[in-house]
Amino acid sequence: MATTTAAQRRQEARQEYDAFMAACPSRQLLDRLSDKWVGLVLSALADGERRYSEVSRRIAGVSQKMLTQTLRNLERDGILIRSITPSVPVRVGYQLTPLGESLLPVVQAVKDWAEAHMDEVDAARDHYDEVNRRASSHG
Amino acid sequence: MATTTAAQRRQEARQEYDAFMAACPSRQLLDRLSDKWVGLVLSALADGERRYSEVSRRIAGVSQKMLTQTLRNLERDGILIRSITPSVPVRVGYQLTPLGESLLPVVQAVKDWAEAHMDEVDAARDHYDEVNRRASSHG
DNA sequence: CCGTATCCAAAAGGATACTG
DNA sequence: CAGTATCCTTTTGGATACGG
Repeated sequence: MATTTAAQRRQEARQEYDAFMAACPSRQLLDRLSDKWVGLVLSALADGERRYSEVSRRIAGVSQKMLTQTLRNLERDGILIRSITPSVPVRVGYQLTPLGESLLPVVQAVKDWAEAHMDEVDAARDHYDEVNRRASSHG
Repeated sequence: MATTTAAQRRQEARQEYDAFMAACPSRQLLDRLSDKWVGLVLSALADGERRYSEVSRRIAGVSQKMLTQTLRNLERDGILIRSITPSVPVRVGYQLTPLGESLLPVVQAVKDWAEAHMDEVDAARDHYDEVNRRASSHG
């Protein structure tokens, strides 16, 4: 039947693409690494095991929900280990696995690049905004 | 006046924190780098200047809106240059700046880590899901 | 060819209340 | 202490139509 519309065909093509992209190894992990709090959690655990409340205080601005979610995702990915001491009150510690530690220098490299080039980026933004502001009001 | 509620005070504290966080150099750039399409755009331009349509075809799944938005942000940050040839039809090319090229190895490092450790992460996920599935149905 | 503008759906993320 | 569950706002991103 020729009842497939152009929109339907485009939709199908997009789904095939999505399946391809979902199968792409680096994309899956890049998505996880860009999870907003992952970098900070990794940094918080760089020096060894920390309790939930310690991580929470170190990162400060993170909500309970997002911190737990991030920690669970990283645990699931084998980046960190969650260990529960069944005392009262219960004590929960998080520490990086060897896999997590291997990721640390990569995250650090991104952070280092950011800190090293922040001035350049700021200058570029100011310049861009200036030029753009003039262009908007030039008549 | 003592009409400030606990919620209000918490809100103010949060805003102070946000201002502090917003001022943190690495966070601003980490946010930009995690913009979903940034990595792919950078890779697409790794070999030199490309036209808009070339980049679009290389990345495939990206919508016109997101591609343009990503390119504009990166241009604003001084990561790439946009050059317009006023022919008919107009021809627009994008190429990395030296700053953008300095970022390339960092992005590549993340991608390399992802590809190198994808198997471990997959195995960890399977294990986690397996254990979790059992825990859910153990009684 | 290379966009911009608008509308709308989905996902991310915070606030709050409650639990073992 | 260390969460879970729910509600609600904000953000993100795709579809579509239109402009230079």
